Amino acid sequence: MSAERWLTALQENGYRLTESRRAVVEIVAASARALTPLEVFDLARAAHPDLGLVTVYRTLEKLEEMHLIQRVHQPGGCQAFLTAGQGHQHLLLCQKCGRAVFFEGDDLQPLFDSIAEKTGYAIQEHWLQLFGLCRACQ
Amino acid sequence: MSAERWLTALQENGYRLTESRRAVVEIVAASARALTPLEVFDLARAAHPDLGLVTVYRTLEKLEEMHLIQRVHQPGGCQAFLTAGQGHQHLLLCQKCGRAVFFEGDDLQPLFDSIAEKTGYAIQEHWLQLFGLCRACQ
DNA sequence: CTCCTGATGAAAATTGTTTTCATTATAAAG
DNA sequence: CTTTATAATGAAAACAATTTTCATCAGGAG
Repeated sequence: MSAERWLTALQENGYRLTESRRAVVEIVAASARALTPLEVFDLARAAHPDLGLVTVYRTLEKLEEMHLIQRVHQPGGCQAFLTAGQGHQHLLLCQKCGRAVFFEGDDLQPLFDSIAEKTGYAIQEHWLQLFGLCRACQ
Repeated sequence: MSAERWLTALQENGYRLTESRRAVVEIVAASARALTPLEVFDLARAAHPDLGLVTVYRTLEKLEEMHLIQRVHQPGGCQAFLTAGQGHQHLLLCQKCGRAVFFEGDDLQPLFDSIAEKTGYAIQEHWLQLFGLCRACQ
């Protein structure tokens, strides 16, 4: 459970530890799939009913700044957030339940070198994301 | 110039060929970088001043349905559209000017197989996108 | 406990996109 | 070259998602 670690990190960055933030952090940290701000809002209100949607946005913004969560791009939309991977990792998402798994794949450099040569671009960054069905959903 | 080809394709799909559509199609087909609906609107109005933004949205929607253009995901947002690649291709974008280039990279199967084995997911699809600086922007 | 100030939630404002609808213009038929 | 049916248009309204404003509240340093 990374919720406590995130809350500590927020405090260490000079932010206050409030009930609202705790409710948001606990939902996002515990989720195995990416959640939209509205989903976080709905889920977190179970623990803290007078949470405002604005606070969800503000908390997600801070967590993203601190690289504790990251935005996930999907065919259906790009507003959802997920616990961030450690260092440079790639994402694998279940198309049915959304369950996310990170993986490493650093044998890609030769491909990038060849693309750089062919195109003349100086390659700086890459995004690799896989979609499939998790074991439970197959 | 793919504009004429797209217009023909629209007609063949039973759509009418109008001044508004022509203006939109000519801008998008001629662009080397992804454009947002608003950018298309501004650029296309040079040729057809009483173009409506709604028509831009509607035309982009049809072009996307016909796989002539595709949505491009970028750190700054995911609303921009670009001439679609042929078959399964990957994108390389210039971080400065946005110029886009497609490339193939089908040596990825072994990586996917190994990920599938490690994670238990049945992999169905992948997105690979590179960012860098084009020759002119370096 | 007190006080300062960051954080909050409600409401308003803003932005991006979609829907509605009366009018216009394309393209097929005569 | 008309006539005509209807797809397409643009303006305005509706809608949805996100951000800003602001008066009030609560965390935590002292």
